Amino acid sequence: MYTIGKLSKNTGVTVRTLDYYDEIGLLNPSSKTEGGHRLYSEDDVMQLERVLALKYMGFSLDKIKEILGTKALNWQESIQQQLDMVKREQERLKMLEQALLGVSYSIEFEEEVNWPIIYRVIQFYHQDPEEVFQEYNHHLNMEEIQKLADINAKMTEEDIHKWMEAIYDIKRHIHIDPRSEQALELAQRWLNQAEKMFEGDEEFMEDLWEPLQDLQEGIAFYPMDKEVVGFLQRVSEAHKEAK
Amino acid sequence: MYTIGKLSKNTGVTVRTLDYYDEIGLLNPSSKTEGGHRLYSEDDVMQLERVLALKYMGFSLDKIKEILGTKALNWQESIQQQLDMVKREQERLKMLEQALLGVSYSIEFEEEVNWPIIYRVIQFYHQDPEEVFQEYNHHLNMEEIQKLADINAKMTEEDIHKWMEAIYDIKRHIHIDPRSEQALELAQRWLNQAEKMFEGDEEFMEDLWEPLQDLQEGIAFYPMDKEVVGFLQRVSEAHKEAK
DNA sequence: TATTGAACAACACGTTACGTGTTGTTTTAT
DNA sequence: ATAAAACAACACGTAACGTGTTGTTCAATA
Repeated sequence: MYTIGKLSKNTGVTVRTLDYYDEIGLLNPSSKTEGGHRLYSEDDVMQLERVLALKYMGFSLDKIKEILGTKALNWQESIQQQLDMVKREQERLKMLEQALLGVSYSIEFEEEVNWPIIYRVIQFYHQDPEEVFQEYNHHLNMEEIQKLADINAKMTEEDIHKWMEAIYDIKRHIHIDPRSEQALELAQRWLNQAEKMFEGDEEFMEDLWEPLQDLQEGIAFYPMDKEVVGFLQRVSEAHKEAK
Repeated sequence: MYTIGKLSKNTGVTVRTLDYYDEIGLLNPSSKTEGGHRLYSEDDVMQLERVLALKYMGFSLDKIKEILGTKALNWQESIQQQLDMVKREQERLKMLEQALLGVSYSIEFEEEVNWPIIYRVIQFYHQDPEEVFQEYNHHLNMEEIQKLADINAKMTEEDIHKWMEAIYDIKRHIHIDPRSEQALELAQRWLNQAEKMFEGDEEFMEDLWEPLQDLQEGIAFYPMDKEVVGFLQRVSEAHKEAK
């Protein structure tokens, strides 16, 4: 038999927490002293360990009470629900991470807080992960949209950084002569990163080129916009002529 | 100028929320009617949008107030902090997911809730991701432990499932003749999955074999234990003799 | 202009899983 | 017997609102 203080020390759970579990009926001590002090049995300790395990698994105390209270219960169903929740939460965090990275890089490259861009990034990532690339559904079929989503998901932090760096560099020199060495170099940097992300799937890249030209306020491929697409086209044409 | 109701409809934010933001001084309307009804200007709308953007990024209302309240502020620092938080949370969720999968499969294969195993799984995943494989530091150097952690991180849901299935099958037939066809098959199934997970790095697998024999209550490579290791050794020896 | 319905302000209580602090009582060690 | 430690029971606080109530102001209609 443990007093509440001993139990607390043995398990690392605070007295207040045990107090609370007693209050909500999640873990009632199986006996008491004459003076009213709580005494916990070995069975109580086991019950507490079960509670802690389920708590770690992310269940609410209410749910835990339900799970431990019913005899023949649907463990698998509860666990599947938790798993689904965990997976959704992971997807949300991934989107959030990319949004934060986008904002971080936009500040880094633009050296100021560009609110319109933040709104667009947020708006973009606020959608369901599935819907994000639906804006291309006029130009691409479902399989291609899926491919696009996969590429996006596989982008590492470094990819995002380099991609944005290349595009911001182009934006800074948007009006230079497309036949110049520097213009060619900028376009090359962009192309290299694009090829890396698309794993050299040139056919797919060409399919994407057409919708990119209509790109208005879209934020997929952020921070690319019409201006950048135009620059790349000019450099490409100038390069062909030179040959 | 918008009334609180119009603003609510335009932005999708509930009136109660705007009420609350007014209360905590996060968004005070810039004017009021004679009767005391709140009127929001275009600037107020902008402020609200900023609040919503920062909220989506996961900042607390207190932090948002601080961020929007200071002029020359350390945006990058705040965002980096958020990013760190998001990354930690993602790691935690990943561990949680694996723990849930472990429990799910243990129920599936054992057809009952095995509390001791749940405790061990929880305990195992409760540690810092970095520490998880430190129990092998007597046998492996740091580089190898890192390799082990990488392999673990790369395991898909299917890998985990097959791994556990193979081991539970062995546990169910732990006492069969190691020279039998069935024993060989069981060992083969285990080996195939192990090779897949280790991407055929046989040298590393051999290095691991030694510490595995000491495996007591350890939960890395769960649900493998001494019994299973013993079975695999008996089959291996029987197979060698047969040749 | 009077009326009536909709919108609004201001307030209260509820939510989760406890942390922190208080007062009065019981237990334990001396 | 006494003092210190542990304890029970209670209250209030947390974050970001949801829900519901009462009394007031606005806007549209007769």
